[in-house]
Amino acid sequence: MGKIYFKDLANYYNQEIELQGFVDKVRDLQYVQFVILRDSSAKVQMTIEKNEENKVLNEIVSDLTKESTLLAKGIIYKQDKVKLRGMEFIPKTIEITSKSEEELPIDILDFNNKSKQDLRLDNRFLDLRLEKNYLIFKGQTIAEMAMREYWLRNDFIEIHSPKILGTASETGAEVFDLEYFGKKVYLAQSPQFYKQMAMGAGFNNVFEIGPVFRAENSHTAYHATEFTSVDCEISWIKSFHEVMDIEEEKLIEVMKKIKNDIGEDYQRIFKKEIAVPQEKFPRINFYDAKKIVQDNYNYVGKKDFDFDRREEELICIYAKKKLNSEFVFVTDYPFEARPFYHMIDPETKLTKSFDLLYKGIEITTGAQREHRIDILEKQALEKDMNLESIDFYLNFFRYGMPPHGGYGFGLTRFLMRLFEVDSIRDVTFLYRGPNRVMP
RNA sequence: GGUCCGGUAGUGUAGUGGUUAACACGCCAGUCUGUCACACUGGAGAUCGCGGGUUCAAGUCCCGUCCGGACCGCCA
Repeated sequence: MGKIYFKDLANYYNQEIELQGFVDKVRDLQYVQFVILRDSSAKVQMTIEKNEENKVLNEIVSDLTKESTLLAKGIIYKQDKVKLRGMEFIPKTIEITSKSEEELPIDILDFNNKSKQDLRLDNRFLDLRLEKNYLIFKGQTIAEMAMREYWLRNDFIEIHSPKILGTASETGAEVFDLEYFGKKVYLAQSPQFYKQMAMGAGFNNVFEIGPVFRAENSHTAYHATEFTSVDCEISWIKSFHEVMDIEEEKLIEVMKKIKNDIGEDYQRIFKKEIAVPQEKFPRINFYDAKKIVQDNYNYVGKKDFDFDRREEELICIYAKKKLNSEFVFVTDYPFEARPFYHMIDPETKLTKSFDLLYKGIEITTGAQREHRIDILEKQALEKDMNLESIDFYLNFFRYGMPPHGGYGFGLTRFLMRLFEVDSIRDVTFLYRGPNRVMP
């Protein structure tokens, strides 16, 4: 690609080059003009002296508006008196490739009067020009790449399951329905049934990174009606602890890769360190976790079979303080709180399941799946399900199905906690929620 | 879905019944010897979300409505 990224400019000192970027700032003084240019990688100062020779350039710069785009040809010099990276670009020609309107709908400088979230989302194309937002999506790219690398190395197959479904995929969440040639169909709330089908197909191990849709009228900072789910499913397991082993191993790798690739930028922009987990994540079973919260924080959750938000936060505070981990697995949930396909331990009567909590929020639900059709049917009936409507799914189990387990991982929730931003909206390219379907 | 809170120049806020609605940032113009969150001087810019009501008088009080946020529930 021909474009020279601003981060690489030091490689071109004293050479004649072509720059393209956004106008970040214009400082038009009496005898000299400074234009700060910006691309996704860095900023650089362009300097034009005001004189007869530069008359054309001076007029172009006088007329420049912030956030316009331009193409300039000239020479990049090392220049110690410039605080911005100790370099400056002296143009010979400037071409305004797109002129921005004078006043922006949001405060893109974001210096001390941050625009409201709703307005920023309305103008997301401008909001995303902020350096920190670019870094978030760079982090997302690295996270996905690191996961794919891990899976590829460990014999996983990538699948793309359908998002238009003839029946709801039953994770317990609500589904959207839509009109489909006169019939009612549903948007996938999870690839759950289909990644299990891949187990029945003998694919051994599969993963999918893709959109899921939840018709939950949830007004919180950590819910969306459409988000990116990372799913995987593993055959031939003997225990759901193997599923946790794999998630843990993969996540440590992801964190290392993120720290390695964007750790410096992260620290400069967010003023924090990325903490790479050094050892295994603590695993606490459900009832022990309940007791820990009661004993240590004198808090009793409102629900017997699940955690409320406060309990999730307190468990994470405990794990961080006492167990030195930002990640914590909670295991062995009661069947009441779990979908029908989670396997039940005949001794404890609890499910062979887990959640992964990260900095106070649930980012994963996983389990060993019930692969024996008679028990699966019995459990579905216990959850008041209509067996006919899931017959296509039950069919997967009728002709040989390996013991298997897997998990679903909320990519956006993970990113939200990784960057410690206030809202899932900040880590979603274009957020979709109960009250937002535009732009 | 429930509870609470908010909506005032382009942006963020102040304004708790009484002149011409204030401040900061941004914008425009001018001044300024190299700025770097440039500085200085001046200027434009608001039917105070919308509709109704109370009052001599409403940005301010009341009712309705629309939009948004936080927390809870549901979940990743």
